[in-house]
Amino acid sequence: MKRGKKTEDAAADEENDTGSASAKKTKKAKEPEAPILYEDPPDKMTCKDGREANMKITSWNVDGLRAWVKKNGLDWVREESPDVLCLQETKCAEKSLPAAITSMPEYPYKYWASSDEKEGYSGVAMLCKTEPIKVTYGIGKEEHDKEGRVITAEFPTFYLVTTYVPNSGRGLVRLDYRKTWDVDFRAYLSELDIQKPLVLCGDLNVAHQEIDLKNPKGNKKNAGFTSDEREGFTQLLESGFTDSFRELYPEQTNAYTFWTYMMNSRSKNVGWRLDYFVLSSSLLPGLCDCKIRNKALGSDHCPISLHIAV
Amino acid sequence: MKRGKKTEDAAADEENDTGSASAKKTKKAKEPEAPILYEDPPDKMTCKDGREANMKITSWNVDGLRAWVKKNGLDWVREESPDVLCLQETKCAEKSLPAAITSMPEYPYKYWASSDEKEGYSGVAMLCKTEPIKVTYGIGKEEHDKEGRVITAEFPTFYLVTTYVPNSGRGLVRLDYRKTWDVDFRAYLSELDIQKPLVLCGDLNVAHQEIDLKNPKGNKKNAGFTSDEREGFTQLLESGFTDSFRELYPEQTNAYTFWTYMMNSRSKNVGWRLDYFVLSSSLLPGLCDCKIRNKALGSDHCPISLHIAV
DNA sequence: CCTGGCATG
DNA sequence: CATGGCAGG
Repeated sequence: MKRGKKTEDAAADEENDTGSASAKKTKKAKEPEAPILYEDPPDKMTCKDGREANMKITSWNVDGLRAWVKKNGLDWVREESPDVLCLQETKCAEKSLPAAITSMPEYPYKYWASSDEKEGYSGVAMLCKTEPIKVTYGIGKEEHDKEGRVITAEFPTFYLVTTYVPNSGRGLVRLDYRKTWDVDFRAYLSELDIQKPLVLCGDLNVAHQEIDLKNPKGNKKNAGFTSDEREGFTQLLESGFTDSFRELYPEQTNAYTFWTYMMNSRSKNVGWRLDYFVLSSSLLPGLCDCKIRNKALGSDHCPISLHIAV
Repeated sequence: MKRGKKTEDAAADEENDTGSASAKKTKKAKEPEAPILYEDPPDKMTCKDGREANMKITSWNVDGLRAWVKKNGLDWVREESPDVLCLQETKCAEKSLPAAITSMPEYPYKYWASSDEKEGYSGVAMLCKTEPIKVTYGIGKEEHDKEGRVITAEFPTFYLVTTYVPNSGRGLVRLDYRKTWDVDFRAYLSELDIQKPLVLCGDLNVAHQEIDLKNPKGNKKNAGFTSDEREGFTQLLESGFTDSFRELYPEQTNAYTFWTYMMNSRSKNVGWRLDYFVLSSSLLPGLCDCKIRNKALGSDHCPISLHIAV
């Protein structure tokens, strides 16, 4: 029992756009009134070598599958109608999945991974129109495979890997773990790549270069834009993989896939490009297009779609 | 990471209407389709001795003041316009109170009690149009005064005590504590009553007799209708106090002030009378009316109002 | 079935 | 400022 006065807590993070810790209070000017939007161009269904795309893959960090279903995320999916739908941050044990998604006839082959320990944390899913040859969970390393972060599906001509990469956390409390993850995940992908080329998609929880987020200056010490995480992604690409969006649109600014719910970031397009399609180099000739579907609502991330001939 | 099938958890508590544990699966027939409602009769503003009511007091367990404010509970209060408004289960530290209530000009004298330890738990409030002579918190016993459960206001001719009595909990885990509370609280009221007569109001967390809840049979082992709690209330009345509603309407059935949110209890009027105005016997001649405002929404309890000449 | 907190992002 | 889980009712 106590007596006090009015609140005035929050309002600490002003010029910070992840929701991460350590706000920098140094910037003076506000964001411009008119947001600089990225207009996703019309889909290109033909690749350089002239082949037509025969596969469409969509990846979406749904930030809670149950809430996302309630916000009609599945209507968008039906409209987009990809051959494979990869979801991250489902935050849902398999027994609690909404019937609206488990009973979806368009995707008879559904695969779910969720956190062993923490309920409602992490979790990824893959829904397929055609049945993969084989599906596996995790990357084969005990320490990384308890949080439902990776599903790998083998298709006739490629592997499809979807992942929700561990966030380094506020105050970078989990950056050390992330660095271990990056090393081991890269090793896992390189191993796979020896067998068949692969498509990696999902929330990689890193904006690679300054062009990949609105406020690079203010975020160098924040989760998702530390030099450790950025170098981790660089090393991945140096292992023989390509960031398909940046390959196609090397100069495109203001193209983001994530906006924190805080501070009306999305309406101002103060965002980050955290979601990717990363391809084995040998798949590059078949790359048709990589789309950022930033009009789709229902999460703090938007979906991305890949058109490819495989 | 695990794989399973569809959910079928809940649906355990069927014929239980507190949300308490130990559901009895024995009843066969369902509740009638047409709910038996209690129609609160028109207010009686004149008491037996012919005096006009000069005081109106309203008591409401709001089940979270912030949510209740958002659901426009204050609009109802402005309409009812009591001289004193007593609230229980505010679940809100004083520093987090909505401005809509702290700045309410109709009630310049506002008193708040909240839990010392558990944030967002328990808590009562008293809002007055006229300033009380003195206001105190708790009952003067350390062990009971940490959860913000009692405010006592001294007025010229009476004390007004509002309380949120400890719930005995699912599985009656806190029944022993409750019994201690009942003894000590009764002693506190008896002490006060020596000085001046008193009005006690609030959520007493007990349905006194079978008439005071829809399903007496099924709830004898549940919090709010155990013999211990019922006898505690009987002993309070035997200490020289009167349940004003039952005094006025001794045979009135289906008159409840609480309905669990579960199982659509309110629409079926499967409820409990847990909220009371209890009066020192010497105030009985001034008792005009005790109203159950069961049309007011915004909580799992409804407000009750007392008209009295003091 | 609701509340308010909490951890997490 | 969202999510989902939790204790409490």
